Amino acid sequence: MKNIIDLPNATAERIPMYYRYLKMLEENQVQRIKSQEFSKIVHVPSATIRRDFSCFGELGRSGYGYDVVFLEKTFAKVLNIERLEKIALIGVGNLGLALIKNNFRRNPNLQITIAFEVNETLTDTIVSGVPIYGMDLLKEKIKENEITTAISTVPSSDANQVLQNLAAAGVHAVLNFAPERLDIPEGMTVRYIDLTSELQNLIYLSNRNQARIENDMVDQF
Amino acid sequence: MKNIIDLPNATAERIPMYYRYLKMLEENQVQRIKSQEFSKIVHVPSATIRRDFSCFGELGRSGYGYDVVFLEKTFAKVLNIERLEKIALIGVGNLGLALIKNNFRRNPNLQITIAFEVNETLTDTIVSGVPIYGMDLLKEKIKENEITTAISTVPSSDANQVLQNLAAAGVHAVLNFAPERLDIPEGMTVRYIDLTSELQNLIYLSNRNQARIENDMVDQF
DNA sequence: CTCAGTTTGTAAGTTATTTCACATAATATA
DNA sequence: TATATTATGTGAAATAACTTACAAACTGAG
Repeated sequence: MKNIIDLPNATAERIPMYYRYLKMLEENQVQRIKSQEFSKIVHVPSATIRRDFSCFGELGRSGYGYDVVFLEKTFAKVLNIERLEKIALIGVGNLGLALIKNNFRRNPNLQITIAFEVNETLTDTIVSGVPIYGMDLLKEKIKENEITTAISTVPSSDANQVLQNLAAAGVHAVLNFAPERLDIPEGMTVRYIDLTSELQNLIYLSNRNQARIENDMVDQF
Repeated sequence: MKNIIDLPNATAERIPMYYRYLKMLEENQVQRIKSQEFSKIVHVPSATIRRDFSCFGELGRSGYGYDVVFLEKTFAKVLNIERLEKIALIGVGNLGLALIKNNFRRNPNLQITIAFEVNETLTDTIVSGVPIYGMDLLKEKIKENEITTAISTVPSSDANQVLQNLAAAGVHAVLNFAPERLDIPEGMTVRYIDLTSELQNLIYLSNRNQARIENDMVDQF
């Protein structure tokens, strides 16, 4: 069983996705799964799956496959799922609102607990059970609630300032929806989701696929 | 200049991000940029940047760097930006609504043109200039508008059915927000955005970073 | 124009990731 | 219990991605 510290990055990236599908299988009363079957579900080659799993010990049984519940429990431990992760949301615009309303409902360990917004028509209200404060209370409230994880949907121009404040308040993990690259404070982990680039990327890769298909057509003759 | 077909995947993944920052630089009247400066902005090593760029020819000049406008134009061509990409949105819930309202405003070539939703209080209305139809009109309207790209925010249970219908309507690129893995029709390119897994991943990687930091502390003594 | 100082583009070397392929071990059936 | 079958876990090979390091090319100051 490898230490979390020297787990290959590529593997680490896939764990949450594996976990999600294992939970789905469990919900559907599936008791056992072979790496080949799982491969079809998660779209990852079975050899890669087996190698990934093997980082956490010998989880399966030859000639049988993997016990879904056991796998699910193992990854839950790896992901530290039993711990409630209180999350602060910074920026309650259209996207922020969507996040609050959804609030990772299917994952009881993930919960947006407080939110912050500059727009004064929203501050000091409660949306979907989440209290919304002004930016001036950011540090205070985050410390008070001992929150270490945040989601930022604020515009690029403010993103850096917000990040510094979050760091000062003790946050060390931020999911950031602004495309601007940030000056990341020491010890902080930031993950970007840039929907525009994702879409652009999709279109680009799709064009490439189409080109490949045409290319293969030509090769055939 | 490499053909789009055999561009390395890792490079292809970075192009839209490069493009986005080049546009920002252009907006800020920056005329030239060195790979080392750009590296600080996009958080990619300068050697990787140079290698990536070199896939598209010799774009820079020794002792000078890269001309921002020229780069931007080059990548615009690569990404086929001049073409207006009309996009269909399937599922106008909280997230869908946020997407419509934002509608990639800063990228005039990307535009959600029509949307579809089962909820009848929304069908046959217009939101932020985007007409919303019932699901029964999906094929017809998509064909009529010659749309080949779609964003799907429908729940897992319906995602597969929607995908088949989209394929039948001629769509070959889909950005999918449902976590369910799909049976991807021949010739279709699907990209997943799973916000829950992203968040879970962030927390996991952050924990790993924290563990590494502690580990380094110990090593020092 | 000259030349010291830059910065590119890439060959070669390194590291990371994926894939193959199979010995090993457990299953399942009779 | 015996045995044909199945599927894991993992060396070893292959591929992909990244990094180093530097010759060659260009700049810009004098």
